[in-house]
Amino acid sequence: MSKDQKNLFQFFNEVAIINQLSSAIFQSRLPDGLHVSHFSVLNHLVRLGDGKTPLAIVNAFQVPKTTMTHTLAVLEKRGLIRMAPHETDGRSKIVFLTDAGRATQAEAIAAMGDPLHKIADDLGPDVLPRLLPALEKIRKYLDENRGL
Amino acid sequence: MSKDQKNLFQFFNEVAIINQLSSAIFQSRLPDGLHVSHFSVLNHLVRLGDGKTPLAIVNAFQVPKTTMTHTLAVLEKRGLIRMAPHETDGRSKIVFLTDAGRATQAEAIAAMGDPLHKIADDLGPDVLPRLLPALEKIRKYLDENRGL
DNA sequence: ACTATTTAGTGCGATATCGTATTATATGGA
DNA sequence: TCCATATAATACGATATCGCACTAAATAGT
Repeated sequence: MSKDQKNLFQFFNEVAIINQLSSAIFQSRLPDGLHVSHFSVLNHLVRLGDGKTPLAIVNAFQVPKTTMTHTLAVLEKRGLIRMAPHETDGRSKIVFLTDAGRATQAEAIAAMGDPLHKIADDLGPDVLPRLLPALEKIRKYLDENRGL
Repeated sequence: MSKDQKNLFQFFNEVAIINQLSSAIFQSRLPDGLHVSHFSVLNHLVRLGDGKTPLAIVNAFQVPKTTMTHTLAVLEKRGLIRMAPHETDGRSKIVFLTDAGRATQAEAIAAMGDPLHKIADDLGPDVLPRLLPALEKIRKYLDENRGL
C-alpha cells in the first residue's frame, strides 16, 4: 500500500473508533430501550422536517431499506412517528412525527447536553471548525461514489 | 445548545455517516461471509502482533466483551485464528493467527487496494495528513473518558 | 392500451451486537 | 489459610442489521 492508501486506511479506522465511542456515549443517555439508530431518525425528522418517504430517509442515512423498515416499525410501535399513505404514489408512504416523538427527541437532546458540553469544552473551540469542512467534503464524496 | 455543542454534534454525525459508507465499501470487497468486524480483528492481529488475550483486543476496539467473544468464535470456527489457554492465568486465553488467517488478511488488504487508491487519489494528498492528528487526539480523548 | 422495466416497501432468515447474569480463576486482606 | 472481591470469559436472550426474494404500483417504450 502506498502512503496515501495507508493514511486513508488509518483515517477510516479512527473514524470507526470515534463512532463507536460517541455512539456509546449517546446510547447511555437515551431513555430505556431507545437505540441510537432510532434517535437518529427522530432527530433527522425534527431537524429537516417530517412528511418524508421512508426512501428519502434511507438515502439520508445510507442504510439498507430493510433496516429502515425495521427502525420505522419500532418508532411507530412506540407512537413516536405515524405512517400515512402517500397521496399520489400508491407504493409509498409518508412519515410524520407525533407529539410524543417530538417530545422524546427534545428530551434526548437535553440529556446529551451535558456530555456534549464537557467534551466540547475539553477539546477546545478551535479543533472542530477546522475539521468539519474537510469531513463534509469526504462524506459528500463517498456519498456520491457509492459502489466503489 | 451552544454553537460548540452543535459543532460537536454535527462532527459525530459526519463521522457516523463516513463510517457507514466506508464500512459498506470494505464489506463489498471482503470474501464471501467475512464481516468487517471479523476483518478488523484479523487485521489488528497482523499489524500489532498476535498472542493477545481477548480482553486486550476488546480494549483496542472498545466493543463489549460478549461481542468479541462472538467474533473470535466465528474466526476460530473458520480456522483463521487459534485460541490457546493462557500460560499463567487460568481464566484467560491467548489468540493466535493461523496461516489461513494471515492469508485471508493479505487477500482482503489486496482487494481493498483499488478503492483505497481511487479514493485517496480523488481526495488529494493534502487532506488526510491534516485531519489525522486531530482525529487521533479526539479518539484518544474519548478513549480515556469513557462513561461520559 | 399493453407489456417490460423500474421503483417503494416488506417478509423472511441469517447473523451481529449487546445487556445481564453466571462460572471459574485470581488476588488482596484479615 | 480463608474469605471477600475483582477479573476473564462465556451462556443466554433480546434486538439490530442486512441480504435476498417478493408484491404492488408506477413508468417507459412500443
